[in-house]
Amino acid sequence: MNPTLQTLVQLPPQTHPSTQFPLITKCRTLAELKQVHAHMLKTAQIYDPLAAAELLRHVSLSPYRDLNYAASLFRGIPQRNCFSWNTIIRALSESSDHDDSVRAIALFVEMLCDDTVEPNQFTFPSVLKACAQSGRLDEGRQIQCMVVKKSLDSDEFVVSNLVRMYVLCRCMVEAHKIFSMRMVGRHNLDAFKKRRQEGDIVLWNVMVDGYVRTGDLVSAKELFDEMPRRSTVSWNVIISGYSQNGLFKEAIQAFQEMQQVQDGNLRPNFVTLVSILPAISRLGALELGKWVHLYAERNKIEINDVLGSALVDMYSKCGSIEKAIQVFRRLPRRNPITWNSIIGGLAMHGRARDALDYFHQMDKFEIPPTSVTYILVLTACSHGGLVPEGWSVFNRMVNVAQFELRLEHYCCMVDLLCRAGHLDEAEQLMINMPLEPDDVILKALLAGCKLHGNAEMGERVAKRLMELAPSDSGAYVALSNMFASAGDWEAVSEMRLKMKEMEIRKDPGCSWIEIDGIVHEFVVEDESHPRAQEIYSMLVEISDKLRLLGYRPNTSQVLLNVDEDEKETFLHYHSEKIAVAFGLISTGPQVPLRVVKNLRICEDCHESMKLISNAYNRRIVVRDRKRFHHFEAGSCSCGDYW
DNA sequence: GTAGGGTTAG
Repeated sequence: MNPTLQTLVQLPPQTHPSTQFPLITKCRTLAELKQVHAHMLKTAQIYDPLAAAELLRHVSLSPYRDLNYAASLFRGIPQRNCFSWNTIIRALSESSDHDDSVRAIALFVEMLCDDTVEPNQFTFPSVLKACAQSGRLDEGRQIQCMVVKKSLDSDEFVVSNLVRMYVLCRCMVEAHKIFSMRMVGRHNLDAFKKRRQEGDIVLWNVMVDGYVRTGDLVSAKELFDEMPRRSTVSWNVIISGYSQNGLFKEAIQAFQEMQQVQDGNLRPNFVTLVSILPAISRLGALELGKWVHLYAERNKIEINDVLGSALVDMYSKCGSIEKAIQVFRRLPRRNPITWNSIIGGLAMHGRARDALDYFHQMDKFEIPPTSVTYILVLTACSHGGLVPEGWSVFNRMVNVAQFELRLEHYCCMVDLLCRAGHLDEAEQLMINMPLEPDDVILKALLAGCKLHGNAEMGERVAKRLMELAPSDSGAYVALSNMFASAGDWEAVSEMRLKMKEMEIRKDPGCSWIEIDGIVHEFVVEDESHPRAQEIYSMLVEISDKLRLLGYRPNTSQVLLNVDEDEKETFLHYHSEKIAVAFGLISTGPQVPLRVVKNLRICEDCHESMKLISNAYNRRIVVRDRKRFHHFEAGSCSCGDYW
């Protein structure tokens, strides 16, 4: 026995009036608990069911728990009481490991066979949670029968876990049935019911979360609006629901609404921030992102690896890669996802060498790269034109790390080779890979054909893409593009007709810019903005100014059989140009403009942005679908390789 | 004893 423990054993029990087992509660490590375990075996204290249960509770549920040790300890308890059964089942059901959930259910079945104990209101929440996490719907249904037989179907903890079980098994109809049955009695407001209603907030949260999980945000919002009371968790559920289902503006709106609510207890917490940041990132709303960062610091919300990863990602996606690096460096702890965030950020900003450098640093910190890390590093190589480096990463992944290659990895390699002009090698890699090509990889190849003017391969790939994804605009656009460059307008109109017949439309281009914390969105030829008139005069001014600087519109990407003047008009009203024009009239001189676009920037806009940055002496940062372009003094950070 | 979270190929 070590000295610390010696002192513990000698402590007189009366110094710990609050607990019966001072020896156990004083332990601060698993090793100490193990020694107490040994001590209890030696002194036969393990035969005391209460002492044994208390030891089990600490081994299973304390921060230094060890589930395997807990399970074996449980097996060695001579007289297991209901408390120890509940403890071990709860510990296993709280683990994120699927196998632990299955073990929890198996133990519950064993418990049913033990004549000396009966499952109670503390057992069912845990075992239902285990069913939910392992998707055991049949077992869950049987347990529901037991719950009803035991009249535990009025216990709020049991009910919310029952509903959660159905929710996670994607049975919203059954979940709703239980929910509405409980809500029937909700209006009888005696004291007991009132207390129950307060507790029911969890049940409401579970239901809203259920609709969020099935992607039914309309029902989720309806239920959310009907809630008698909302906690921070309720808001978190709806905010992360919007955020994870791509409804970023709605997420931010809900976040801002949350702060309007007059309730001193309702404040954004750690999870709120982690949930809202991806929406901020996607919209590139830097000012709001900075506000969230400051909020965390001022409110003592710990910036750990999880929140840190979200912040690093936010700063990168909002254009401040330097700030992202700064946050990353200051983090007390970094996990593989944190590293992925920074590597992805560097990749987006075209800093391929730095991305590779960070990737190699992971080895030094003994952080194992994940499958996603390889996707990000290969993307970095692809955008930086680093072919040999890309191959080396790819080979390390296969031969050294022995990762299973996913389509995403092949796609990055194909993209890398295509951009660098190795079209045949890229096609061979795709043909020889052990996976079936999908639309994304074909589109990478197609983009390469377009970039390097290989019409023969392009046509072949486009046709295959059409078979694979007949409702995708990509192949049609690419093919008509190729016909257009060849001047074959008949074929072009044929393609357009076909698209019309099949109701295929190109994704509309859309750009947005944040001015004073408000995100302004523009689509092609957008005239809906309140300041549309001023914006359009600005566009004319820009156009005149650029012409004097020698700008000639690049109409090669306009796939319409119209004359050159009309083609130029189309180019003028690309959404990113409108956003920049609006930025120029809404901000003071020298304020950098940050524009986010949903598609990739076109060549003409890219060229125009370079000239605008020069003519108006402005830094312009454009984030397109894939990466950043920092325009300054007439040139772009991507070195025209994108 | 109940609810909520970060990175991902064109």
